[in-house]
Amino acid sequence: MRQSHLFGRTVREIPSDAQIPSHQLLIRAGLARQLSSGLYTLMPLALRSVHKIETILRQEMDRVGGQEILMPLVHPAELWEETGRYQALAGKELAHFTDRNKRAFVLAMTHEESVTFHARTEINSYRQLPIMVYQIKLKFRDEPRPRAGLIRVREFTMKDAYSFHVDEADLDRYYEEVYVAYERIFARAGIPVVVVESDPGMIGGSSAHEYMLVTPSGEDNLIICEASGYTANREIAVFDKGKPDFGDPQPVEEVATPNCKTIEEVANFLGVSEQQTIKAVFYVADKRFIFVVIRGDLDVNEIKLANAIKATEMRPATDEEIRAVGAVPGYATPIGVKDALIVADDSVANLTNGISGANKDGFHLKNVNMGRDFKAEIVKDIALAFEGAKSAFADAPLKAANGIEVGNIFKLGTKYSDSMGAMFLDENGRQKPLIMGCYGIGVDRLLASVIERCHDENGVVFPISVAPYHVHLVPVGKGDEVADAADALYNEWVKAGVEVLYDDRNESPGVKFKDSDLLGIPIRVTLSQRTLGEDSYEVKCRWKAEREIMKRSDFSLDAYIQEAWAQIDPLLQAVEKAGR
RNA sequence: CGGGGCGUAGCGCAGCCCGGUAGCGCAUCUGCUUUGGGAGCAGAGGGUCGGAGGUUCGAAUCCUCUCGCCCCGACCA
Repeated sequence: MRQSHLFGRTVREIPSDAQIPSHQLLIRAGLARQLSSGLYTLMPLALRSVHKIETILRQEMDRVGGQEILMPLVHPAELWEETGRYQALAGKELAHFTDRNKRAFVLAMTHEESVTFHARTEINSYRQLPIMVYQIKLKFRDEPRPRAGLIRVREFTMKDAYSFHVDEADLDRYYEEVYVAYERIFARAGIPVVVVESDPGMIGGSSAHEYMLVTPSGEDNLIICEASGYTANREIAVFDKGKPDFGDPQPVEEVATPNCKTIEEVANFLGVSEQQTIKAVFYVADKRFIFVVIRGDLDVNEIKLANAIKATEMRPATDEEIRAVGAVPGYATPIGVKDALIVADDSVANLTNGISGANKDGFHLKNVNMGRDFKAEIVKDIALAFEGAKSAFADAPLKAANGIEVGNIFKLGTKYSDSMGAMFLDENGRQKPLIMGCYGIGVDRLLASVIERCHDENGVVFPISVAPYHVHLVPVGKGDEVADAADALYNEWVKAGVEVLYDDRNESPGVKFKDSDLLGIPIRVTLSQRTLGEDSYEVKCRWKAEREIMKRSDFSLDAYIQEAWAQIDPLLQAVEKAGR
């Protein structure tokens, strides 16, 4: 490709809208352009990278027995009504419209419904199983808030895969295969990932993992125990809350605590640890009032809470709603409240002689003991893990980190096969629902993540596996001699099938070098009067600081390309070594 | 959806408070010079100041409404 005619130019100034490195570099390097909020055009160089990512995805999916298919973006609404997701999501993330005949359609935000639709007619017998199909396909999600360039957009390409099994055991076995395939995919794309346990969310199912690129600009919070290797999304992360000993249960006692509305104020006023206090938090979930109690030093994890009570919609309660059940905001206790679902974190169940409000302005109760003084309908871990909390799996503090979710895998079980009637006959002739798994990777997000990880102050530093081109040919200085030599070399390389971008622009050396660094193509070969005079090439590997001068007779482009590929070997070896 | 910020030339911005002929840098085009880290000189083109109302002799500037974009939160396979 001759750069003089490349569609998409570099920009010198950091775009004012772009906050994170990948977004800034995507714009500055001319890789992507915004059309509207959450809607981006991939320019020629970025599309080449995307195609390379897609090739890696196809190879790794094929390796675990996947079969590529392609399903429509537009689905009839009835399909999504079968699983209840039309009712739950239409008009929210799920964009919908009617055609000229007033028939309702949606823009698919994922493809569980459509793939299950096909599975129920194509799969009849256990003899066909397991089967995995995948596609690389556009999705549309009407995100409430697109952000961070290509990290969270509304329209995007996703590799989504769906597997079908005779039983849970086979799904478990296959899930492990995909788990490793995913590790290989990210290693081949040149980025290290942390795999975390995660909440299945709206996709549903019993178990899920997310592949995270750890980076400060990530929007997910991760909890990591380095000592045990435990990693989880903060949404579901567990930790050791300890069991502080406050003695045998004593009789409840009311004490005046004027102007003590917060846990900190109460603990200070009474001279006790925050661990001895009981925090009350109020929600309304699916029209039920939820009275949550948790130890005072802990915070509620709303995802865990919503899962514990199987809520589909949840919001904080208003003061009026709180008073309506007989509680007093700031001085609340579950003792004596009516018409509320009481949910207790297990930290409260393990607490003796706790301090709660008295449902009376200016008063608290001492020696509150769950079970004796009030009962909770649900007792579960609903606490939010935090940096420094004790690991549940080692005697070590937890660490927190941010990450970009670049991929996820789910054990769906029978959620979709049950609701949509996707059945097969087992070896005994019994009809059973298909056991399903699903596996997603956002292609454009992965490209952005590679850039987020692989860059320096001068621009992108593409791993060769996803670089738009392998080689950047950059003649500098004036004179027909240099231009002729560069033309000849370019033609020779093109003929040889080398992926080369040729900066044939009549620009000053400074501009060319700056742009070359910005684009981040792994190997730069510079020609100039100087190198011609010495019968040499100057080679600059983007991942190295130093330039090298090679005699033409010693120069081997293949050797440099091999060296570039070797850069991602450590990541691949780490996957092999994990040897799952 | 709540909170905040911003819309002026392709990009980055000033001008707005205090109304009076729309500016700067980069980019683009022409010419000459220059060619190893974002060149110099000379010239040129390019903007209904997001949109619609209103106030005013006069609005980029003041008022009202509206649209869009970004950030924080809610939300998020």
